[in-house]
Amino acid sequence: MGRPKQFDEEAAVARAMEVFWTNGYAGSSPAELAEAAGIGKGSLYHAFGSKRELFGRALDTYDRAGAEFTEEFLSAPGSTKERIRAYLRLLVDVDFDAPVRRGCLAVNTALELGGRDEGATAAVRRAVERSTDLLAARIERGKLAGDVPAAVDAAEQARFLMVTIAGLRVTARIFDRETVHAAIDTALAGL
Amino acid sequence: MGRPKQFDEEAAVARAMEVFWTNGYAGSSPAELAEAAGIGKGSLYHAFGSKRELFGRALDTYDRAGAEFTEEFLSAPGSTKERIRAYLRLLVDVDFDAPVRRGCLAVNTALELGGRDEGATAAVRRAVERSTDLLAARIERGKLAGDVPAAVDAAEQARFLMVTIAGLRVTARIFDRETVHAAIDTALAGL
DNA sequence: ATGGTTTTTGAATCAGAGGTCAAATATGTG
DNA sequence: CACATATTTGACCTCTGATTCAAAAACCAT
Repeated sequence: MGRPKQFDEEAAVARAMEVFWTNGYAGSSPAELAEAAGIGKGSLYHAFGSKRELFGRALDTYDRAGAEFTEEFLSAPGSTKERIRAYLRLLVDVDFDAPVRRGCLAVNTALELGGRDEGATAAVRRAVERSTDLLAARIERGKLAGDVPAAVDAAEQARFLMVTIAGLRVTARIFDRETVHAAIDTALAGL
Repeated sequence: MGRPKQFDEEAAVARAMEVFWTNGYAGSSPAELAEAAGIGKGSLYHAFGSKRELFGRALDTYDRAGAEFTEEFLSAPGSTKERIRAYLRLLVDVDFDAPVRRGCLAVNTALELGGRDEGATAAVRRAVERSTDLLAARIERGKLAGDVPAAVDAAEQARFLMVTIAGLRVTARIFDRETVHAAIDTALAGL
């Protein structure tokens, strides 16, 4: 019963996520979002309720995709330090190689809405915590493998790395690749 | 000749800076800016030309004030590590104690306009470089004082610290004071 | 095919943004 | 005092943003 949906909701959210990622929450108009999703403005509101709710869906999608990618990347072969270094470099290199520097949606959202929008703040916090746990687990494995000094506190180091990642993604908006790469190497001295 | 200015331009820029700092560039309307500056919209445009130009002035003011404060703070007595730790803690504590978390205008601008607005990008880069130089100078002094291991590369460490500071100011929008303080301690292990 | 139901769409709405302007106001000069 | 010059102001203008809505379209069941 009823007219069937003409578009894939997940796909539409994914397209909207790209727009939010590139232009920020306030910087993304319903018209842009609808066009990117390939639907009319009305359909967008019918399906998602409001721009803010659509953004929530986009954040969730970003979180899920990011966690999946991070998990896979960190479990690839190589020493802990090398793997984490490769991870940090990849994060910034993706940005440098992209046609437009857009950084990280979570970091961007933390700055744009952190402290102002409770839901968005919580969503970003969850995403960061998820990545922190993945990094901590990788460091823990490194300790077991004798890869990382036993004295290192994995959770603490992981939290520090997340701060560093946030800083790197900000810095990559302003400075060149070499400067950022050098900062990565300095940051990893503690491992 | 001519009617004399009824307001202090520097003071008006300082008030506008607060608005931009709190609400971002796009998030600050001419009406708000004019009201904060205590003048009419017309006067604002007459004196500054455009919102964008006013923002440029605000960025300059922020840079100058920040550099002055940093220089003074870092040259206070105490070991290098303790002074820098106190500096980082102060930066985030100011935010935690403020009625509204607004982070750092330079970091906010890097994310909002970095890569999109050449002038703003350059202004932020200048501000970051200025702070980097001040930190490097302090570390260098620490090396002379025997405070910091001679093997430490002051410039490199300073650049890394700036990345960390950016990350801290992002993180402070999302997490609590204790988490951020812990990250500071971990970051300073290299000194 | 008629109905009941859900989706789609673009037009319409209302508010606010960024900016301009003419008129009013306040000086120094002749 | 009248003039040239510079500043102030709020009304005004145009454009866009976020959202709503009525009507058309597409399906299933009878």
